[in-house]
Amino acid sequence: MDTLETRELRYFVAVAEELHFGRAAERLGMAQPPLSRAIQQLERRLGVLLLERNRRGVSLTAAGEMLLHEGRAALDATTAAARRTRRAGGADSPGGPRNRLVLAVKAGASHELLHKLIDAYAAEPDSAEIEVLPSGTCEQGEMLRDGRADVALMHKPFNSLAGFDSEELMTEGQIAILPTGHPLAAHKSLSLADVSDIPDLPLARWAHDGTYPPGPGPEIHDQTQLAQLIALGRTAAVFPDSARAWLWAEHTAVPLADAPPVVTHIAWPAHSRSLALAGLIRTATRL
Amino acid sequence: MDTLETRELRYFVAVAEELHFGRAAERLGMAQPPLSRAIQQLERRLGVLLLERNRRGVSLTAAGEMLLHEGRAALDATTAAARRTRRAGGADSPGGPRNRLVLAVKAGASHELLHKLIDAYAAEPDSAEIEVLPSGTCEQGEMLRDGRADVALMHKPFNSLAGFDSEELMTEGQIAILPTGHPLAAHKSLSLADVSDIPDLPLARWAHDGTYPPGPGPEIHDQTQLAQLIALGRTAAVFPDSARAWLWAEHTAVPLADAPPVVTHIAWPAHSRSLALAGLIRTATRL
DNA sequence: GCCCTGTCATACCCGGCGAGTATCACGGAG
DNA sequence: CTCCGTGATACTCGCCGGGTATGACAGGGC
Repeated sequence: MDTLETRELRYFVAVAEELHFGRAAERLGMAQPPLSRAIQQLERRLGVLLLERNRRGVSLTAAGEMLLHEGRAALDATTAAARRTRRAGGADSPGGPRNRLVLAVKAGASHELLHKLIDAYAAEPDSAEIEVLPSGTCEQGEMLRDGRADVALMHKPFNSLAGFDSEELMTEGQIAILPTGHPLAAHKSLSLADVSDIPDLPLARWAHDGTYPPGPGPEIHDQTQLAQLIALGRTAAVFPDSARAWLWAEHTAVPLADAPPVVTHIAWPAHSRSLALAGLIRTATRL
Repeated sequence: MDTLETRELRYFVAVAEELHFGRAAERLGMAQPPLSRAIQQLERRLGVLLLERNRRGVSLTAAGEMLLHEGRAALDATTAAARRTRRAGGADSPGGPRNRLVLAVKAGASHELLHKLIDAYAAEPDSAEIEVLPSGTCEQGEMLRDGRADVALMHKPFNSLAGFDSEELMTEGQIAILPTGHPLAAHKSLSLADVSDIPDLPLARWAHDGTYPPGPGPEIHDQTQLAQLIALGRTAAVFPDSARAWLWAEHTAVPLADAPPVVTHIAWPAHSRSLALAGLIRTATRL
């Protein structure tokens, strides 16, 4: 009567994302008619129009937009419950039901802090096993929400901490990484404006949720690729200070005076109530 | 295969809370055997033991504790999705699908700030209709989580802001409310220790989630009751400054020098993306 | 020792509903 | 006017969620 089933939410989210019953049904691995019926039933039960059926496709009503947002959150919470329960029961750990924490870290972020944290925590009594899960550029938040991770290292202002509890761990400046020998590389300090608009050295572009921001620079997927392109004098990049750790001889780092500082936080879902997590956070804040 | 249904979560949460299949089944309005089977199925699908079936009742395993916490969160998110969608579609508003915000306020909290906020917001262009929802002593958080409310006025350190976005609105001190004529009422200032242990004037006790904290003071349910008991010289109470607004002649307020300040925040679910909400927050921070 | 009680699990049956196939209604492009 | 492509409807079928009856088992009173 008033309780949504996750099946219904899955169906609706698929339709709302595809805006097309046929494609949504295909994605869900089912036929189109039962999907249509299910959505109609959902609309009847909620007493609300979710989709505007025009000729040539469908569009979301205001209520539909709301259910898309809230439904995604609910689905995330549900899969998170399943994942964390499996993990707590040791269903996926070969060495028995050992206590385990999954830590999401941006792939290619500073290893120094991470090493210190893991070593210090391992030295604690009763410490859990830590699995480090490399994450895409900005998806640590998703991973915490859908239960793939229990805790994450996040970097303000790139990651949003909204909805999580967090503790500040470290603040650092940002640098421009230029090809050694480039005229600008001789400077002691630069501004963002200096490097954002170099005609012969357009800034590289990373994929943000599957799509690239517009601009003249090359599209890159990983750090090695980027390092190579910089070394070849084809591009430049802006990184936090700690990126100095992986620079090559062909790279030169120049501090950016006016770039916003990058603050590394340790973050976790606000409702977490795990002893192992509490221990890790305690260790982290003492570093 | 790996997607929990809301029904399963409801069932498990009921059993985990009752720790008794029969009572849980009764609460769910069903017979006990199908409930037993559903839980077994759930355990098989997760590949994890959730309950320890001892003689004489059941107890939770570590995985069971995890699923209880996470499952409650997921259920809250699901019912929140349903409630907010209905509201966005105008299913419950008689005057058509008008844009509406539900604001949770602790019953009996300062009306002054609330009035200013509502008036200022109503004067904004394109403002939504605001429904003020009085909440129990500390349940604003629950209301935001399960969708009964969209936004709340919360009071640190009484409410936990964990998991919400918030903006600070006001800070005030705390006062002791004593019967006029009581010896302590003559003081210009008191400390917490002074009022927490008066032999003839034990502090009143409010219900916290259905149960009362231990102590000698009277158990009270609402503010009128409390006001009466203070006026009769039977008890005393500690409140934020703004409580002065409802004092009687028989009450005397004395500032508490060492009581922690009370900070009023406006708080909302971190993932909210509503224009009406954004407008209300903007108005609130400008007060 | 006995039986009674309270607990959760098992056996078996039934009905509803979720899902499939076939088809319709309708609008746009040619 | 016909042919697509869209979502909606009609009808059937089989699974599974739920009910009742009963079993297995451990404690407690006598």
